Amino acid sequence: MLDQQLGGIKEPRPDTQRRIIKAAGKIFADSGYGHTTIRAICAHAGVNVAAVNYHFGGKKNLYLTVLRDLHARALAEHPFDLDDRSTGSPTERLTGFIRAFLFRVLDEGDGTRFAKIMARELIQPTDALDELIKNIINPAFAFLSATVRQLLKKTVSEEKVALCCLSIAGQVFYFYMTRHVIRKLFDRERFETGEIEAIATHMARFSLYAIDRMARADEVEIK
Amino acid sequence: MLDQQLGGIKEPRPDTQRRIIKAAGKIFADSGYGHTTIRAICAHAGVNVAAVNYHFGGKKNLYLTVLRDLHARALAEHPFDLDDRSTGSPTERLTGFIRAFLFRVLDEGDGTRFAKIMARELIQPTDALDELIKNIINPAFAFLSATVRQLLKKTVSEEKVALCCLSIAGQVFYFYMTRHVIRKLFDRERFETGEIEAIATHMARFSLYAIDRMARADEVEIK
Amino acid sequence: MLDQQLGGIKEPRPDTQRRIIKAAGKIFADSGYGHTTIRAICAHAGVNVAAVNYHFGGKKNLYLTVLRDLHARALAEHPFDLDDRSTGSPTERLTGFIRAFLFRVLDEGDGTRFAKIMARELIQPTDALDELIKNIINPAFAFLSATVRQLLKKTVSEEKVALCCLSIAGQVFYFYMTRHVIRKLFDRERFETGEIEAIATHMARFSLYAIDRMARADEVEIK
Amino acid sequence: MLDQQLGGIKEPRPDTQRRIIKAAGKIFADSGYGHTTIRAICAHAGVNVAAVNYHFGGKKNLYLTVLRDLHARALAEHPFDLDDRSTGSPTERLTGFIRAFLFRVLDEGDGTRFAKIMARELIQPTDALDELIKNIINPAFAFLSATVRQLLKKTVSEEKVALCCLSIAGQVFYFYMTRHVIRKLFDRERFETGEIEAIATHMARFSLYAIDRMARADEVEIK
DNA sequence: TATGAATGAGCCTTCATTCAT
DNA sequence: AATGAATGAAGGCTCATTCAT
Repeated sequence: MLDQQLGGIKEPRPDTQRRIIKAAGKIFADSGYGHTTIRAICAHAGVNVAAVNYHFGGKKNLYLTVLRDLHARALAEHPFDLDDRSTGSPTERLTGFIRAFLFRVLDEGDGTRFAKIMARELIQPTDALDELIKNIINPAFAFLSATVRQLLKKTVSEEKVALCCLSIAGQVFYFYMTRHVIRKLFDRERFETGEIEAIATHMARFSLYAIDRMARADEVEIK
Repeated sequence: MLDQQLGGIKEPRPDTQRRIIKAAGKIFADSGYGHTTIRAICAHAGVNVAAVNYHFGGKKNLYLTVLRDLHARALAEHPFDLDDRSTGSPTERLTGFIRAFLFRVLDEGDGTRFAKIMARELIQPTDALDELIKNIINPAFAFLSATVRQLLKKTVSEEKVALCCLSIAGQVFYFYMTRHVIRKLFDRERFETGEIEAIATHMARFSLYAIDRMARADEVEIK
Repeated sequence: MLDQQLGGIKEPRPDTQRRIIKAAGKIFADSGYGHTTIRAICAHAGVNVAAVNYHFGGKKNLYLTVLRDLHARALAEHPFDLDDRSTGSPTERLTGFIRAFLFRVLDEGDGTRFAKIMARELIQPTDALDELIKNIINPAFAFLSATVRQLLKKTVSEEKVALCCLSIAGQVFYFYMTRHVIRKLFDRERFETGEIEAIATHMARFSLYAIDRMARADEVEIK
Repeated sequence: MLDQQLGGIKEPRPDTQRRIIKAAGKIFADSGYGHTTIRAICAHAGVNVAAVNYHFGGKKNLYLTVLRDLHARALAEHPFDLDDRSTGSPTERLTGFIRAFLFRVLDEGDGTRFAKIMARELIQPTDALDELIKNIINPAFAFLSATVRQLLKKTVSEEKVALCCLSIAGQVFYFYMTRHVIRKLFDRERFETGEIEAIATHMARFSLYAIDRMARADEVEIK
């Protein structure tokens, strides 16, 4: 029942498949595709090495399955509807987007695993990147883009909007990507919910201030 | 014999080490530490497989050597004095910092290679990370931190300053990290000097606007 | 239920065994025992992987079953009664033998499959060889032997007769065995019925000429 | 020195390569390409499993190397100059050809191994077949063809000559291919030199008789 | 100083077979 | 009667490292 809600997952009927997917999610996230060995996954899942090939037809296929699974779980953990671009003010939508994104990424859980894999795909793409761009990055970028455009209030070039989106996304994603370093810089092991909330607030504020001022500055330019 | 012809110059070897370092720099940057094979490096450098172990005592040591080498070259290509915190206004210094960083990272050259390796270290640290933090990240963060504090004009919490620094660094570094995806999103093969300049200007503006407004907002808060 | 609809007919199963035997015949012939996988057979037959072990008790047993089946079919396709050593003249019997053999082997059909497997058994015997020798090779050799002896007309050593038999069988079987190469040498994809007829005629003529002359030469020798 | 005379062999300087080639020759001949494992070869040669890939770049390459090596040795063991089509009478040349071929194939030694592999290639070609056809089969066929044409004395169709060649080659090769069966039929473990000599004589006689009679028969036909 | 040779460990995948249903 | 799931063994190949020269 639950599984079907997640979509894209191949009927994990018994529990071998589920166990493999779970173990694989952890190890792929920690080590990346190339450094992950089927043996490690199977050992972790307590199944035979051959099970991965039997159930998923190979390492690459398992990777794709895991990616879809983790994404579905990340969405479920911290829901945020990218398709709804009408609820609330643009400001609220941008703030909500940053919050949801940050929580998915920093809160311990499947979201973190998905983020780890995403980060790797960004700097060293595998065959899975195209699917990720199509299903995940493009929708998110479209939402962000539309929201930013509303905030800038008037017609500005696509490029300007895009740069603002990158400035926003950069803050959020960078924070996740560099978590190892940030932990060392701030001597912190993990972030509490309250802290994540504070960070999200900062980023939203930082971005909104910049965009607001930018909107007014451009207005002057035009005059 | 050959050595004598060259006079008293040091490193009389047929630059085997240099060739290895160069080849390794390219391949480590492109493939990451784990996916780089000693064989690939040696083949590229035209030396024997055993040469790496002989000259550098192993793969890991070679990696560290390469990292230091690339960093030195990156600094030389786009100099920016992190120690000088007095020249020009804080605004100029922040703008200059972003420009230098962005050029080091996007301009084709040794800087790019260094950035590629840095990006990987951030996401999946190796033993080299501690050295990188100490020699590279900390000084940069200190410079950025001081500058931001000046821009905020008054006493704000360490944390608030740090978050602003991360918001700035995030924009720059994220732009580099996601270059594969950005290329796909914007259908662009590489960035021209003019474009990098424009991007740097945007990021500086975005950040300065945000900080400026933030400074004034906090002022109000205090009141 | 279904079984009852079919009345009292035997083998009420949905011909699973038959389908496996058929698929196995094709694949064993094309790939040989060792290179044939149970999976390939079952996929081809549209049954479960476990079906072979269930119905035939293992790969080897299936192979033997297939061999017997193909032999029976080969006999049915191009009947030639090895037991009847009296019909027609020795010349006619030899010619008929060569024709039947050649057609079984070159004409597309179950005979070809049987021949393919035979050829492999000759070169690399499996446990099935003994059965093949007893049921197939010995009778054929006996027939050929008796015919050749008649053609040589007088008492010659067993060995001389045997060598002649091998000279005859060699021509026919070699033609089949090397079909891949012969196709390349003559740039031919397959042989038409007329061509096979011509080849059979040549071989019969070649052999009969040799034996006839041999008979007369030996006669002289004796004198 | 000796190695160079054999040609085609990659400097087996130390003796690891030589040992591998020797072991591989035996095992490839006994088991065929597909059923031979690198591990078995290396165990037999007393070297590490990785040695084959190091020295020969993979199983397939080793196979080709072994094939060339065995061929060179087979030629050296029982020399017969296929290029010299003028020495002696056609009858002598045909007889010599059959003898050389038969001895290479039946006499225990590298020739037998080469023949075993050849036989397999004929019934189940690998990528090596094309090379074998070009370097071995074509020259032999050309020699045989020219000789037979001389024996037939007048202009006959290419096809007729070819069929005679096949009738000859078939006798010889078939005798080798079916050695396992022949041993069982004649209850013989191996053939002594004298016996091989006798068999060669029979085959030459059988063939020469047939061709001679064929020549005269065709003469009549023409009239 | 520098290298070709050699190695042991490990990886992904395939296969025939067995087991629980 | 029949099957999906699971497994241990094995196969070809790659890699970082070591060794003898």
